[in-house]
Amino acid sequence: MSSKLTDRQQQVLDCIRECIADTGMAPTRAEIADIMGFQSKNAASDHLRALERKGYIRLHSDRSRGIQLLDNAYWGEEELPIVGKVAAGVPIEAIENVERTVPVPQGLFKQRPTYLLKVQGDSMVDAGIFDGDLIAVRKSNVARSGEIVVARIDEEVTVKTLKLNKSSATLLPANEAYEPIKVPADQLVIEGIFVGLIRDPNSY
Amino acid sequence: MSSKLTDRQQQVLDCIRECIADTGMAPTRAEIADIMGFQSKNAASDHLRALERKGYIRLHSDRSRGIQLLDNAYWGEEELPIVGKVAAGVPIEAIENVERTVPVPQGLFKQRPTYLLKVQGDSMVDAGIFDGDLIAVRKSNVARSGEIVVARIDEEVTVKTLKLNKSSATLLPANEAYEPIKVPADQLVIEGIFVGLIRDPNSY
DNA sequence: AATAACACTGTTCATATTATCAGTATCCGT
DNA sequence: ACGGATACTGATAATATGAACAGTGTTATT
Repeated sequence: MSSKLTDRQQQVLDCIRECIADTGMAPTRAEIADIMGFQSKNAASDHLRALERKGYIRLHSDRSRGIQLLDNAYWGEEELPIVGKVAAGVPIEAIENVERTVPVPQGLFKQRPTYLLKVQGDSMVDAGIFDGDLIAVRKSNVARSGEIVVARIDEEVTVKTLKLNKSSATLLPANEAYEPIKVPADQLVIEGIFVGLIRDPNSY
Repeated sequence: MSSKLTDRQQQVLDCIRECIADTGMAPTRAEIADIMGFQSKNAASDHLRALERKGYIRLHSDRSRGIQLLDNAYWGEEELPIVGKVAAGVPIEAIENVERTVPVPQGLFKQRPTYLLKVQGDSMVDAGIFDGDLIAVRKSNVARSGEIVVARIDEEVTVKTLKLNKSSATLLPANEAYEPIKVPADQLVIEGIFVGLIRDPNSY
């Protein structure tokens, strides 16, 4: 992964993002210096080099405004990975689980999702979550009672409504054909919280 | 609105869009000329001026790569209107019905939606369409049997599964509490076809 | 038949922008 | 206590890019 940014570098990165969001163009060194209050354009150059080295941007040499944002927070939309079958014992976002990626605009959902999970099975049909639906999941290892969560039990990943009672947790399906699952609070591994749903009836 | 583009101008506009989608940067005059096969940069300049005059782009003078795309089809995503309550006798997309707009990336759904409709009522819960969900609708006045459609009956807009038998049509709810609606084929007005669903559990 | 918009080629010039070199000072890990 | 990353100032050279001017045909419109 890309290494951590210093405060100043983060500010410069934010400044670039803002520029692109506002005008659709990346800023020049001079513009960055202006906005950040540098006296020298080279201060901006230095930061850009640092941002590139750390993997946040790509610099196209000799091209004006040749700053390309990488990875996340692109232009108000993000490429989110679609996770299908999750192999046992493997982190949910591991590459082998990713089927493809889809651009999802920021702000489509109130809470920002981390990845999309392709639902398998019909245990949540009564909550309107069907087999094949994509659910938008925000990564988190805690959740409040009543929230729909992505949880791992015995290395299996499932989507259920979480109910917390005093010392134990219950994972509640939304389908009469399934039984609630009671889990000791210390054995429950929450992977994320359900923050949105996308369904495409025409997706093969 | 902006006036119509010539074929060539449309090609140049497409070329700009592609550039931005690929690299995040607008192209220079020289790059456009290269891609389009012009011998002269000025050919590109001419087209850009035409595109600006017609309201498709904004040119920032004296700034390199200072081409800003305007209005629609920005960067692979479209602003789709969210339609809430639909007033009787009014076209579904009429301005007074639009609550707000949301950017939806092209390709999120197999079929491209025309607008989003905020679902009211629970007549389709068994199909996983809940009160408050946004359904993506592709405008169409025909539909095949079995598809979920947006239809108008007596000036009321509803979402139902369409069943066509010989000479009559039935609009099938997906909730036992509701009755199927039988409509003479000539009285049925189909507004559009359900092509996708977006749910945000945190939307106020 | 005249006029304007379209669709270019080709050249020159001004300036916008990047690249690079030479410094200074602070902070951090070893 | 040392090297390296951070965080800048300041100046100059090289080049990328936009703007302007002078042309040539073609097509659409009045």
